[in-house]
Amino acid sequence: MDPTYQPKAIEARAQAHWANTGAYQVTENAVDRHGKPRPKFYACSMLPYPSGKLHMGHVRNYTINDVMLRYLRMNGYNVLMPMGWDAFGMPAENAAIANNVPPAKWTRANINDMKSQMQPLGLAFDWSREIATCDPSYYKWNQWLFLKMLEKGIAYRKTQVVNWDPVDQTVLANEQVIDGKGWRSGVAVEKREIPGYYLAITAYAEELLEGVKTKLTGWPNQVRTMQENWIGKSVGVRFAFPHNVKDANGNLVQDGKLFVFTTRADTIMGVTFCAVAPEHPLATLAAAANPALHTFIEECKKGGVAEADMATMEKKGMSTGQFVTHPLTNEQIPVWVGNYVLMTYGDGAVMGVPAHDERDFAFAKKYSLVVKAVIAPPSWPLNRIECMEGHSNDGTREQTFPIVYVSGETDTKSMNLSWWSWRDSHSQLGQCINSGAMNGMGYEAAIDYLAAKLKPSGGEKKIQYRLRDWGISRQRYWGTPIPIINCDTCGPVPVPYADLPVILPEDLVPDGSGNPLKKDEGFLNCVCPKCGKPAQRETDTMDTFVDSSWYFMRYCSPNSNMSMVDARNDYWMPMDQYIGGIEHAVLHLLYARFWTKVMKDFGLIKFDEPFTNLFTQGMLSKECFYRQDEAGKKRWYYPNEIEVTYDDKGRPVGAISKEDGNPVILGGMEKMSKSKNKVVEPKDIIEKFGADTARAYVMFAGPPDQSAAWSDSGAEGVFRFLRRFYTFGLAQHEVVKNHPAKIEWNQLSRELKAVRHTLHSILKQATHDYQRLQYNTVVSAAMKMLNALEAVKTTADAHAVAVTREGISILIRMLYPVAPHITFQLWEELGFKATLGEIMDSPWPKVDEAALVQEEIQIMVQVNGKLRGQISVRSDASKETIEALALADEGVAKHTDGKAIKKVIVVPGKLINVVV
RNA sequence: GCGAGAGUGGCGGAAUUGGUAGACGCACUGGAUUUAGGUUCCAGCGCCGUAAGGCGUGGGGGUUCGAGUCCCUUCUCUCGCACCA
Repeated sequence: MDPTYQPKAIEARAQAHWANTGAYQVTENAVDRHGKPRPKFYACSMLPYPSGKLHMGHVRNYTINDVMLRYLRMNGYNVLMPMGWDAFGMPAENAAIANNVPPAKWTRANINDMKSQMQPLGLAFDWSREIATCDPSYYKWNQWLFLKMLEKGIAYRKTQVVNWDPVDQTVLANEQVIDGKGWRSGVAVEKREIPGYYLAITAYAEELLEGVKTKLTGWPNQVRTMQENWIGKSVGVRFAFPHNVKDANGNLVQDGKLFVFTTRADTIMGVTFCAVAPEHPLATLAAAANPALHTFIEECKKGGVAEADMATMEKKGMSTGQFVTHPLTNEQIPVWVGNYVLMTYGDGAVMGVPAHDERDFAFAKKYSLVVKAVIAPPSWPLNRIECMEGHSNDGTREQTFPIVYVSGETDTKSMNLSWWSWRDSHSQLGQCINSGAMNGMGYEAAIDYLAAKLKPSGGEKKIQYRLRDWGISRQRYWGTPIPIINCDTCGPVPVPYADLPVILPEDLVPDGSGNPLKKDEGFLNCVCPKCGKPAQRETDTMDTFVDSSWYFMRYCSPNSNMSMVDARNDYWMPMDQYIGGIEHAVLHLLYARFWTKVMKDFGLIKFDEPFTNLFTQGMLSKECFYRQDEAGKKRWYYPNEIEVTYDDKGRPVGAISKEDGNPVILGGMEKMSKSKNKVVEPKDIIEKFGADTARAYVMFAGPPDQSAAWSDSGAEGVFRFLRRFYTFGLAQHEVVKNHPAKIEWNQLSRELKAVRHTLHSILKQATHDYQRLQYNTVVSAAMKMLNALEAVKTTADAHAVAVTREGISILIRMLYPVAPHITFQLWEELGFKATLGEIMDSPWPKVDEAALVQEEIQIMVQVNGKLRGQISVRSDASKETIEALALADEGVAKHTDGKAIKKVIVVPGKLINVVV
């Protein structure tokens, strides 16, 4: 065997062995050495988009997954780790436009490319379960479940407001609208209403929320909170303001009621106006007779529908001239159109309470509307609360507002609170004042009171969600065809189940203007299943989030032709560990949960939460260098173009370009991105150091759930360690083979006992860290162990040989999940395979608790909490002995001299603290 | 603005959960081997100080015999959501 570490040869050999033995193919009936069933564990990484380029983020993700699999497998688990491709989506269409290649061809080539880049990493994927979501055998079941949902009313059709590019004749996603213009055409985007299919995820809102709160204890809190906020449940009252608004023909609007939703029923007596969304029917009605209002509304509708854009907009409004009746006071309340009112939330109308809502106040201030205070602090005596007009000057004009105070109070400073300091009533709820029968009521009581009081006119206590139904129609070619046939006579008709899948033609090349399916006669033309007349297929395709909502179940039932999933799914699911990026915290993970609940309701599966544990890995960043020109434009440099200079303490003081010798700015750590020349290519690292180094370094760089920095010299350090490990291992060849048969560990010398103590405490720590997925400290544990073993002189005696042999057998197995190839080689080379079997299924080393017990221990001595000395005592020494020894220590004596000892605290086995 | 998380050497980061702060690695410094460079090996390496010693986990306060860890307060950064009534 080559005595120098040659990762390429070692890795090729190990990988060939695993491939030839089908080592990664798992089944549902795996048993252990004793014939007992192994417990299952399903660990899965989020499926990648086949961009064609494998980057270090993928490497980190899959290595975490792989390390977990290998560790658990040694611990007796039957572990599944599959891989697949999120193969539909826009990048393929963009590439098609750019290169004139059909998306299918581009996508499939990329899959092969990426697969070949993954291969040298030695990842234990069970490729027999591979999925590409663009395969008809997969998306057939998207269509099938969609039809089922349609039957049950979970899927439905309605019109939606979208960003429409009038030149490209296509719908744009929010992120494709830049400054209100289409990203390709550069033409102003229109808001347009077009029909599409929706999934009623809101029907599952409560269940999804309940699951987040009570079931998903294995998820990071951050993600749980994000989902909770996304669902956005609020409890309040929905009620109506009756009105006598007339339509264009002068007729009263039928059933004249303006419905609003409020969580602050306690402020209803403070209503001084109502505001409706620009798209609201009342606004449309008023605009018909009011050109100025019409213009204003059109202005509001312009621009993207992105909520982020709306948020930064100034609050603007215009009166409709209409009035509604306050349901409690019968006062006439003016109706305004407000650009800050969302048509998509509640009824698209709000009651305006400027005294107790910041937005309403800003609006009222701008348009000089009345402000009326109706809430006071709960501790105030109700019968003495009074209100007066106050004034403020905002620089442009005078504004009046109410001041609430307690009459007869001498300390006016503390009690004379204005409405403004009381505005944040969400966190500090108060009591109703100036509210007639509601006076003294709190927030909760007011909701119940109002709901009951307004019941005759349609008022009710209501739970409102922020979550909206999931629109899945995309006016795109490269996606799952929606299995609908549009018939002039019958309307939209579902494709019969027997005709599934509706196959997407794969030879079309989009040109950027519209959906090429619309021009493909072969796809388009068909016969209506209902009336038999000629009809046309729906050309919209499904959102790609549909594809990723259940792929992890299909892995469990590969090649299931007759059903979406089969019994094998019940064995593996729910998934024990899901691993992926935080960027999917809301959408993907929420849709997948929803999809799972639907499948459960259809009786296809037995569980209702798909992912028991979720792990979100952090980003990889890299040190970067740049130079800035006069215009402020940055030029980024590759690390190998730069020479960094240091002071004599190793602090970087500057950097120069090798090219021209002039200084370059050290840019600190930034997320790896192509635009900043900070991309590290996995294949370059593997080429240079081998896969084991790439894997071990990516694990070593930092805690897997936090962002970590890539450093070339750091990777080199890991390579040095592996090389040392290999050289050391091979050098033990004879030693390990000729080990003594039986050793009584308690007969060892003091020094060797200390070595075993070190080995087993490191093993204990590493085992603990494997369990909590802290792989960075696992690697450092391996480094420590090698350091400890190298310090042992092995040639001397049989005991030293035995300890070394034990140590190396532990070290090889401990490092195996992280660096499987080098350990595979050494395991065999040193003859462990013969006694303990293949490393992959060899037993995880056991911590020898006896080795952790020490006869003599070190005790720290503190005086007043400061470390002053160290003593060595027998582990069974009494408290008194320790105390006496500690006080006799000269370092301690120096600090206790001449002072009275108040107290002595002894922490057994650790330290003693003398208080003087 | 709301929500979540994080601040520890020149750097990445440890600290078995209230008990030796800085493990392991990188960078740097000195030495040995070799010498053209690199590799490898040994030693040093938080800050101030010649030393004794003192100071140190973003700042301030508190609880405790003892705080990186717990509580209060404040600052900074990252991420997410963002007119949700």
